[in-house]
Parts: sequence; structure tokens; C-alpha cells
Amino acid sequence: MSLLEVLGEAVSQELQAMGFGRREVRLERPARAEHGDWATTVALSLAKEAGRPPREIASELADRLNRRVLDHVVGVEVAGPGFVNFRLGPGWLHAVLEEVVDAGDDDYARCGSGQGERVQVEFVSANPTGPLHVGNGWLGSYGDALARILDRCGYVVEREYYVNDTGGQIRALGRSLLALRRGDDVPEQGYRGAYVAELAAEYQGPDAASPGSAPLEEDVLAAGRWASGRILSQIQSTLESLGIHYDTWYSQAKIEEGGALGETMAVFERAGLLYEEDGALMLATTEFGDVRDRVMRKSADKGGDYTYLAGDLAYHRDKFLVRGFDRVIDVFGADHHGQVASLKAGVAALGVDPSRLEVRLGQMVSLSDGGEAVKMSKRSGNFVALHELIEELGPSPTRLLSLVSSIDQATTVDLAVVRSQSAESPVFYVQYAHARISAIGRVRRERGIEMRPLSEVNLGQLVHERELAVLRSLEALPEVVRVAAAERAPHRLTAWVRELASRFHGFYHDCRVMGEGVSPDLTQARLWLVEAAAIGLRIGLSLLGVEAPEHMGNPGQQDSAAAEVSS
RNA sequence: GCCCCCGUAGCUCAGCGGAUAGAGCGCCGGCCUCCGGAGCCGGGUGCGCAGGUUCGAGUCCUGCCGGGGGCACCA
Repeated sequence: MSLLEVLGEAVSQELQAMGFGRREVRLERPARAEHGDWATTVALSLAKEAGRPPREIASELADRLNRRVLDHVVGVEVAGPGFVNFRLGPGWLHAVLEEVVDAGDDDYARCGSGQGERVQVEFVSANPTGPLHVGNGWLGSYGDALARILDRCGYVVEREYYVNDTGGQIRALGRSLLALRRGDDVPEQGYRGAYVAELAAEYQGPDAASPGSAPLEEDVLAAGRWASGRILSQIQSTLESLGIHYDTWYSQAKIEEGGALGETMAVFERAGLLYEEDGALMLATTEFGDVRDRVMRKSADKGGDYTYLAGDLAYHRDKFLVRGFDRVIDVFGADHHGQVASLKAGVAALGVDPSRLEVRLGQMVSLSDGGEAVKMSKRSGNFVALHELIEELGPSPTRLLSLVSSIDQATTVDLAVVRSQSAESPVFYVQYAHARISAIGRVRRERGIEMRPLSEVNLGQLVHERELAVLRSLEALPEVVRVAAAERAPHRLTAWVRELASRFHGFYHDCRVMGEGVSPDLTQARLWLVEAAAIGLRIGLSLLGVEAPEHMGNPGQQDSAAAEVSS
């Protein structure tokens, strides 16, 4: 049993002895150090049913607990309206240090909450009609960090990118390409960014239509496919540079060319959910909570093609019923909000429990430059590409910047601030802590100081408030990881990493590890504290996909391109 | 009109129903004979409004106000 379980059980037993029913007792961390190390609020919540003042219950409980012998507990006190606070000796934190070191980078702060559930995280999935924008990068970092965190919690995770390599947007891209190559104006619904012109100059494919007349459909399609293939490989390398690696790049064209659409429609047909209306094939999604039924196949006068939703449902049928994922997490931008209800309804129509499909919507990321909004549009070509931001900042700063706040929060990135203060982005603060730790190791080796085995080191020397603060952070990591996974909220881990870094910097400032005035015993204990902090930092940073470097470059001269993020 | 997200410090954002709401940036002052000062310490301002639930609400519920996004036989 962990210390927390022991304390909770002790409280629970005393409450029973006091005549209350058996109940789980949860302990919480007080916000302030003078309130002790752990606290319980049971007296507050029991006061009403007991008809007794909360402080009275609390003090009886505290008295009883004080008569017991509990490991590490030096005192139980009543405070405020009826909190029962446990004050612990530093030994419990020394035990945390040992636990961190014993488990190490691979095993500390693992949790089994996933129970081997097979989960797919689909994210970014931007159409290959242009470079990724900054918002794609934010959701890319999010999806990848989420996948890493879920993996550490015992989920079996696959990362997937759904490639929209078919349909009207690809044709529009092809038409734009051919028009630019001919020297014509880009058509109304076309793409006019500089990247299209570059591709047009390079394109060798056919354009058999006579000058002045519209290009042949097959030439448009060929041009579109070629261009989107090129763009997709650029997207791939941009994501790779951020340390994002997919297990599967899933082609929409394969869905459409294979029999998946027909099979999916057959499922709906058998369920009696299809009908015709005005020549279109409709799915009765309203039976599953949608606001209106949806078109699966357009009427002949609209081209008779299957809709995007039909393809998407065939795709989700593949995820759940062919590949057999227990759970699917789709990470979309908020501009896809309108799809969610029909997608979930369609999944339900497939006979899949729709709670197995989670859709996480990331709110918009907007850019400003010195306070002035930067409008972005792929079609107009006026936007800041993700790869440009990465080139300017480096992969790790880009990732951490995008993982600071919740995806529920629409954020504004001020390019002027980012440019002028790139050396002050949150990542440096955290990475510097790790680099300092590495520096301590280098100095230790230079001075020929051996690290004795942890079992021979007297951790009882670690009593400085700065030392204990580092250990308190480390103690909290397993729960932070668990909560970050459960809430699908990697930014909680970002907050934790910053807290640990802050406490480490404070320790570093006030507590010398080696040198005059530091006894050899204290040096040994502190070296192990530093090692534990390093483990914590590396775990946190690796789950976020941010490098933990051994050296920092010169300020302002980050060799960002070389800083490939390790996974 | 309906649906989703958000209103917390001058700005960008954290904040698990608990005690005196926190960081970073910016501003003002301190701190290096010693492991990297990209650091440490101090200084002040804030939960959009109104109800409700609760022993206790920034956090949950309702309404209002304000901002963003979405409501196709587009993808």
C-alpha cells in the first residue's frame, strides 16, 4: 500500500470508530506549505449529516489519528473551517526519490489506466492542397503528445493521418496548376499561393486541350494528384521535423476505389436506414441524434457522387469494424464542428457505440504581428506556414509553445513577440534546467567524484525547503500523467514540467551540490536528487515531444534546424 | 435562430468543488571569488454580469452580456 492509501485507510477506520459509515477517503495536497503535506476534508462534508460542527468532528478525528503510529506522520492538525492536515517528516519524500530512481526514465509515472485498450488517434489530416499552417502544428503537437501520454498509461496507441487525396479540392488544385502553367488566371475556386506557381513550373504532365478551351478532366485530375502528392510529402517532412511520426497514412482514394463505400451502404441498407429523396440517397441520421438526415450519394444532377460524409463513414467503419479499434479519438479544428453530430450519428448507425468515438475540437489559432491580426487563407496563399515558424523558432520551442494552453482555448500567437523573444520562450527555461543538470554531471566527472550506490547514501540530509520542493513535484508526476491522459489534456503536463524546472532552478540557486562547505555525504544525497530531477524532466519532456538537451546553445543562436526532436 | 469553445493581472495563458487565485512577458529594484545569470529573490493589479446548487464556487447549473467557430446534394 502506498503512503496515501495507508493514510486514507487510517482516516476511514477512525471515522468508522466514530460511528460514521465506511467510505473512501481521498487526500488532497494543500495549496500552502503551512497546511502540511496532505489534507482531508471529510469533516467538512460529514458535518451536515452528523449534525455536528465540522471543527468538532475534525478535532476528534485528529486526536484519534495522533494516537496512532503512522509512518512519516509527525502530526495531524485541524485548521480553518475543519480541514484535517497531515504534517509529514521529509522521509516520505526521500522514499519518493528512491522510487523515481528505481523506476527510472522508462517506468516512473507509468499508469495502467488504459488497460491495453487499442486506441487510434487521428490528427492533423489536413488536405494536401497546401502547406500546413500554424493551427495544424498546434493540433499536431497536441495529437502526438496525447498519443505519447496515452501510451504511457497503458493504451495501445496508433497515430493516423487521413489523406484527403480525392474530390473537388484536388481537382481545384489541378486546375490552378494547369492555369498557372498556361499563364492564365487562377480559376475562381482555385489555389493561388506562391507554392502553386512553383509546382506549376515543375510539372511535366499533359494538358491535351487546345489553347483557349478548358483543360480535360483527366489532365486536371492527373495534375491535381501529382501536386497533392508533392505537397503531402512536404507536409510529412514538416511533421517529422516536429518529431511527429504516424503509423498510418490512410488514403481516402483507397476507400473510394475499394469496395468500402458499397459495403458501408449495405450495412445501412440492411438496417433500413437508407431512403431516396429528390434523387439523392439519404441516411436517417436523425434517428441517432442528428438535426437532419444526411445525403450519402448526391442526385444525378449534382454529379451522383458519394458525399464526403459517406466516405468518412466508410472510413470510420474501417476503423471500428475492420481494424477493430476499441476507441477512436479524432482531433479536428473547431471549423469542423458541424461534422461531429452527423459523424457520431453515422457511427451509431453502423451499430458502433458512439461513445467509442471521441472528437476533440481544437479552437482556432490566430496570428498577429505586433498586435495586428494576420489573416490566413490557403486559397489566397496569404498565410504563415508552419514550417516557417519551425525554421524561425526550432522544433522544440514550437512544440512547447503549442502545448502551453488547452486546445479549448482559442489562442493568439504574436509573431513579433515570438521573433524578438525566441530565446525567452517557455522551452528554454525548462531545457536550461536539464542542461544545468548535465553540467553538474560533467563537473562531477571532471572532479573525479564517484556517485555511491543510492542504498549507501543518507538521504536524510535532504531537508532544505528547496530540495523538498523538487521532490514534491516528482511525487506528483504519476498523478499528473494520469490526469493528462484521462482529460486528454497534455497541457497539464506542460504546466508540471515548468513547475519542476522552476523548483529545480530554485534548488540550484540555493543548494550547492559540490564544493567548499558541502560535506561529501550531502554531495552524494544531492547528486541523487539531481538525478531524480533529471529523470522527471526527461519523462515530462519526452511525453510532450520536446528535447531534453545536455547543452544550451548561445542565446539567440539556436541551431534550430538541427534540433530534431527525439521520440 | 440553433450548436460548440472562451471571457481570470496591461498582454499571452495556467488553475483536480476546498484554505490567502498563480506563471510567463512587460515595468521597477536587489543577487555571481564557487556546479552555465537563458538563473534566483522582492515589488501590484484580476475571476464579464445576475441568480442558483453546496458546509465551501474562478471551477457545477440557469439566464444575460461580450469574443471566436460551426450549422451544404463543399471537402
